[in-house]
Amino acid sequence: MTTSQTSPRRITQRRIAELAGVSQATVSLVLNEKADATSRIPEETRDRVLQVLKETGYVADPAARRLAGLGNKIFGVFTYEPAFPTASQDFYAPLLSGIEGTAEELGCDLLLFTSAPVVDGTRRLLHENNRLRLADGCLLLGVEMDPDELARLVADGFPFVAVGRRDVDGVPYVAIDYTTGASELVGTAWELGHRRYAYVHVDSTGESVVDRRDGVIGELERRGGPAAASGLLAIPADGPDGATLQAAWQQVRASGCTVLVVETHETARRLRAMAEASGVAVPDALSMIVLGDAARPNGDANDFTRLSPPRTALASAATTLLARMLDPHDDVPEVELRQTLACPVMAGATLVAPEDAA
Amino acid sequence: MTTSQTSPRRITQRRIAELAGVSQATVSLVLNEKADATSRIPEETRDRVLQVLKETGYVADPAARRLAGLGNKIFGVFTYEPAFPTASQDFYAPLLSGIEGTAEELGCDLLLFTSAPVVDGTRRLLHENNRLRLADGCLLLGVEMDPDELARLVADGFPFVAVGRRDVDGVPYVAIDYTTGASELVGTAWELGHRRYAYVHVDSTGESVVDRRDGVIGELERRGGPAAASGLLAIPADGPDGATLQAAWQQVRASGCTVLVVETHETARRLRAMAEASGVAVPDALSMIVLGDAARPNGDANDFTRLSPPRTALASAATTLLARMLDPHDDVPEVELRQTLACPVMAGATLVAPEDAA
DNA sequence: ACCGGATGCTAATACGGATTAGCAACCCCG
DNA sequence: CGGGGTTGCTAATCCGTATTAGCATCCGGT
Repeated sequence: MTTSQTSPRRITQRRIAELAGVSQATVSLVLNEKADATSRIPEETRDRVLQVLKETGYVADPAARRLAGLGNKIFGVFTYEPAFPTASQDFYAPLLSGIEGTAEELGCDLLLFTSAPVVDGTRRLLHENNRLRLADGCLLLGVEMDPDELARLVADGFPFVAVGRRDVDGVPYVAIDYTTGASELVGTAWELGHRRYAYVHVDSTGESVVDRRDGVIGELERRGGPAAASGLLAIPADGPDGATLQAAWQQVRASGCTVLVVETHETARRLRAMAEASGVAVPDALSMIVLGDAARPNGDANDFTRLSPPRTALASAATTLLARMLDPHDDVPEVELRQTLACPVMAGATLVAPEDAA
Repeated sequence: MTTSQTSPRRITQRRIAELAGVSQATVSLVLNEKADATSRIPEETRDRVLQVLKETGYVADPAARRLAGLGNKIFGVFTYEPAFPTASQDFYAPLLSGIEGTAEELGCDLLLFTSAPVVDGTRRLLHENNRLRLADGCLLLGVEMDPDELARLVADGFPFVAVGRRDVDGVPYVAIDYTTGASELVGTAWELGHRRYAYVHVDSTGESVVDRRDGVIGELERRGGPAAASGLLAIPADGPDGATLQAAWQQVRASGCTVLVVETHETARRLRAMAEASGVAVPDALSMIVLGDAARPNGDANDFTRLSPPRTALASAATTLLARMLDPHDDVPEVELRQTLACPVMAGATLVAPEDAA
């Protein structure tokens, strides 16, 4: 794929120089407002050059600028999960929204690495001929990221920020404090009298998933000792497989739990439907707690008692952090390279005291 | 903003050349598999170079490749309306989805021109220091586009495709045949006996808007002569301004029309609510026709009789066309530079024969 | 032994812009 | 009138890659 730039003569600094009767270097100096002691350009010359620049509508070639060692205000965006079998679309939408909004404010363009090939079920950023270096820095999204790739980026000194906590040395990130949020929710349930919990969770080693699990289990152990956490029923349920979810629901029902903890809104919605279909009223017979929010605020009324992770703000903060890392005038202190945002709890209507409460 | 690439020594072809004991040119030749008569590289040398390439994990600098005149498989994406006050988000989501999916298949990256400044209410692609030239070609989205900018792009010979019909010479586009779709809908209504129409339309000169209007008015004139079209009540209603829409509804009601033609799903939803609130049953007392689809397939049940523009397919086709234009082996015939997709009609449940039908 | 042609590679240059060293002209001062 | 400083600019080089011209070397043929 070659550029079919057959246009007779692209406008370059050299061309501008010819028209203005100066050298290419002078044009560059005028463009970059270099008024060092070494290179002073008198008003007259400067105006003449500016005049020609205006007439021709000159625009610098970003590739050349980049090659010459300048930044070009482009942030790369990479998503580890393939973003467009529409399934994950709802997941990424608020993140991309936050990134785009902030990039617009910063006057940056975004380079989406849609070309990354899928290997072993996850996409590879560092494939041959990746266009990473075209960007000044990069934002990484995804539930799970390849630690080797992260380490390589760190080693190469390539500026990037992960959206979500990452357990790899030297990786800058902005995260959501799921642990505390999950703890709060479980703690509230405990205080209402709930003692028997079922927990339908996503089977993933992604840091955010682990954080939520830690929050749930940690809080139960704190409240009731190790025994309480054993009242916990862990059921992997990682997708929209109807049969799997039905089986999970049967287990939940058989467990005699009074409250059901679920990872995602979508799964919660379906489990609630199964519960109602089985004649189990929510929340009267069974309370429900959801550790995530609905993808869309509107949609079907979302009255789950739940966490509401600030995902747009998360992505926005990551973008801002990356911009700061790239700003040579801003020496970002080490501690700010790892940020954590609080995860608010939404009261909802699916958590009430258990029927058999003391 | 400079690149803080202080990494000791980036891996370049020159470095590879040193390690393999050959010249930089040889490395380039091996990389690009040039086996011309002029430059033959024996197996042995080639293997040695490939070995070093593999060991070092060399990746070509895309900026340098670009500067040297190669394409780099990057498609620019530009939206004329600011995409992220979330309002237009629903509008762009299916389009971006189509673009992303196709780009992924093609192995292309996407450069989102989020940095474009807003001037006079619309964004400018060709601002100073735009990064357009970094892309091989560009996709343009938006209800209204600046004809001057389009003409400039054509004149410069920059490869691009507009998503939606454009009335500017030499502009390649992929469009949706709104005119025929709107005609069909209005024709169906006519055959059911409707003679008095109200038409609440967006006040815009965007080609797609004009096409829909032409379809509605054209069909009425064909069916009932110029007189029929005078039975048409045009009411500008360009936004979510509640008062304006209320006024529009009052006019609609006073007009004694039997069928209401509306541009967008969102407006239709609100007008239906106003109708029901006024005791006017839809569709029994008032039929409704909508010239667009809901942003999200799910959401509130969408049973409007309506057009369902294939927007994802539209964007996908535009992306494919751009790829073909950039392929030097593919000499796209002139006629294929302007494509039109059919716009299917969804039967829905809001169009019935008028109460006073003969 | 010498010539023509292939083989295997490299030197040189282009791409467009940023930057630095430094040239030429002028001015001021002694 | 000559030396040192300033002013106004330019030539040259670099960034990393692609591409072309062409230099050695060897081989086969006569």
